[in-house]
Amino acid sequence: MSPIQPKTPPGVMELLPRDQVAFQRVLDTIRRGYERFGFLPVETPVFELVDVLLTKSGGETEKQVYFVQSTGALQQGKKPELALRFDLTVPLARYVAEHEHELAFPFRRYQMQRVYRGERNQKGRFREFYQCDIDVIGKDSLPLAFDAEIPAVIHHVFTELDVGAFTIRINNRKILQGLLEGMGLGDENARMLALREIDKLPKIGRDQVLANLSAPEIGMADETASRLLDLATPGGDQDHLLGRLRDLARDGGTPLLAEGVEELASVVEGMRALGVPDRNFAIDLTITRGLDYYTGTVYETFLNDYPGIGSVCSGGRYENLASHYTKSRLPGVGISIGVTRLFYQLREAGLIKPATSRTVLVTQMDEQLRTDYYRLAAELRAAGIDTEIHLEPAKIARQLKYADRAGIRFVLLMGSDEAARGTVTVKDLAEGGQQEMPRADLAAHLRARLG
RNA sequence: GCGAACGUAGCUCAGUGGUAGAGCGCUCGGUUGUGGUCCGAGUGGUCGUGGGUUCGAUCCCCAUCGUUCGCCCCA
Repeated sequence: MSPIQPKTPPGVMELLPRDQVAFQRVLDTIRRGYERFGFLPVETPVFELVDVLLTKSGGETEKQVYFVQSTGALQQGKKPELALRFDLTVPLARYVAEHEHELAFPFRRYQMQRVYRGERNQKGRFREFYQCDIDVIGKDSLPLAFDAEIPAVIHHVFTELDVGAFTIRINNRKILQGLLEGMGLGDENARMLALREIDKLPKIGRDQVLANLSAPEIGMADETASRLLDLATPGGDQDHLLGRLRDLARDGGTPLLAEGVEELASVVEGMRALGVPDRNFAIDLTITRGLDYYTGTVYETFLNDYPGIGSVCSGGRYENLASHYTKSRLPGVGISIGVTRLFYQLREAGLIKPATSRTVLVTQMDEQLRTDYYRLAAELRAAGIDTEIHLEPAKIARQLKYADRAGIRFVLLMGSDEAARGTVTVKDLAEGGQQEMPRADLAAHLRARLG
């Protein structure tokens, strides 16, 4: 009887402790950033009632939903009542609608939890992954200033994450919608399809997009499509692009176009005032976001040095978050960081390395001194230093090997020699050196070395 | 849901129609209180599973399962 093959289900990211610590630090950094801007924590259950979760049925997302069913109900052939959430926005809508009268608006919440999608395996795709969301929900209305604040938070967080240069690409859906409208694309569905094609521009290239736009389902004239792509191609001076858009809006543009351009200009102005430098954002009309519920501002963030990772953070403005659950009008704006993908790819790229533990290891060099080791550890813990004792007596080489594997950097050695002198030897496994010092100085020394 | 590639040691992979190899890892050792590095020894696989062709299959054929990559969509 051979044991069952131990293995993780496909599409999950399971980490060894040292990587888990590194991941935890990424989460901590994001959390601190969100809190710095006054967002409040919310957690919701991993599953929701099916009726609540699948409100806008028929979408792509529904095909990827995991249903939750008890065995008893399953045996009775009942339909599942519960399903795992596939994002944090739908649960947020339910949450806000449910607790509407107990919340302070505009409601600023952050939420960092796992979501589930039954995806086909692919690079950088997970079936279970973390999303770190922030959203601001207004009651009846929500000023555009919030659209400017979101990228400011993202700028703060990604700067703190220290993952190299990044660009927050920003757009307003009304602009392309307005342009398409002005170009005679009246059909709502055709406009949706056109937006989706334009979104693919960086990926499949101009020629392919042109071809797709002139295909029968969309039916744009080549020349019109070409003019559109000229505008949409990213790069160049932001203010210049805004100027061109303004001209277009004034010279016979539709009201929707004018509205989009003014909104975008206002958001850009706000972002700059909030301290987002020009090098960290770019107006990019190809950013449209597939999700239909975005109505105005949309964002996608990319790491300049790792374009292959794709968007690591995206979101936008939606006019009415919870229309399925309440009659109240609740507009919002928000963004989501896909940390699982981000972490996984950064680790692959070598930008994130297994973390070194902050724990100090007290070795047992001499079993006679056991109680001294225990007391030493207690002293250090009282002084605020994470301390572990190698409780299992073993040869010192083995104890050091253990520390090395566990990613512990500092090891304390105290044999009969040190004990007699009232000193402790601090060995640095990373640097290789060691230093003997009075026991009284130990805590301060370690604190300094650990940063 | 559609399309493609790949399944050989714990990992990364070589290999041949005649019942298998490397590197890394892992364990132990290189005596007194020093990990990683270095040196030495050891440990390793019904060649994914089932069937077919063959005197004989890890290799050829079919199926199946699994993994990975792309499309759709998305963090």
